[in-house]
Amino acid sequence: MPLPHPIPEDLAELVARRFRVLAEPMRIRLLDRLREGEATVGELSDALAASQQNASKHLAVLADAGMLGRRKDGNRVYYRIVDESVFALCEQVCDAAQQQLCALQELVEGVTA
Amino acid sequence: MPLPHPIPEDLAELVARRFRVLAEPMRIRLLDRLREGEATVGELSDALAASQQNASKHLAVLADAGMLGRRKDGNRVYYRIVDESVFALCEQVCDAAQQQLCALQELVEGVTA
DNA sequence: CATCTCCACAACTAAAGTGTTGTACAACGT
DNA sequence: ACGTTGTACAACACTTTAGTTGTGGAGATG
Repeated sequence: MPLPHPIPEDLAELVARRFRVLAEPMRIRLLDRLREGEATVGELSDALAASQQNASKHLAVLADAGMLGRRKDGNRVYYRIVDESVFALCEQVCDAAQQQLCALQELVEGVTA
Repeated sequence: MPLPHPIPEDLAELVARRFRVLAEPMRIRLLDRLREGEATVGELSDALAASQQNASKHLAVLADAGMLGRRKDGNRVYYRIVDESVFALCEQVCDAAQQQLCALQELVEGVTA
């Protein structure tokens, strides 16, 4: 689906807001950990060496953005990924970063050669 | 290219930092405007109703991230897109947002029906 | 040379976000 | 019934960031 051009201000804000959700390392790591399947807040905060409160807050952000789902089971709350598309985004970002690194390396080689 | 799992903290930070660059409406709009081709700081700040200084700062952020290129011609500085992949990212984000809206709409229809 | 235009840097203010601490509440086990 | 566990909320300090204002410097123009 092509983007409209010029992009309306509202849409620009919407897009930016979505990017902002992914603009925190802890949230990236939470998403990554959830690729293994749903997990509780405690499991996640343990796995990432984060405080329970901090993990909970970040999970809430991801859930509010519609990327995660919540499921309460007794005392615990299980979070799971509901928007698998975020991983495609992350991979694209990684690819772009890697391409940049390669370009830099070529430059360095060009200088030192 | 598949992402490593578990993701190293360093990579998580790198990815997050890259998302952060796109997490501002003004920068999204600057990128969008540059789809028409390279433009000077003045042209861009005029087109987006931004101050010259503000546009300049955001352009510097985008250029530092390797998304834009700079070209000086006499008195003016032309910026251009060098990393076309950012638009694929934006489109994916738009798609995800739209899918969410659709899901919400279906929910609403389900309630009101 | 004088002046004007275009751009970037620096300092400042205001706002937003992150992580911590303390706490409240619900569900579980004994 | 009581203490414990698991989660979320609120208040706080701290950091980061956006936007403005003021300014300096490079290049054009007269």
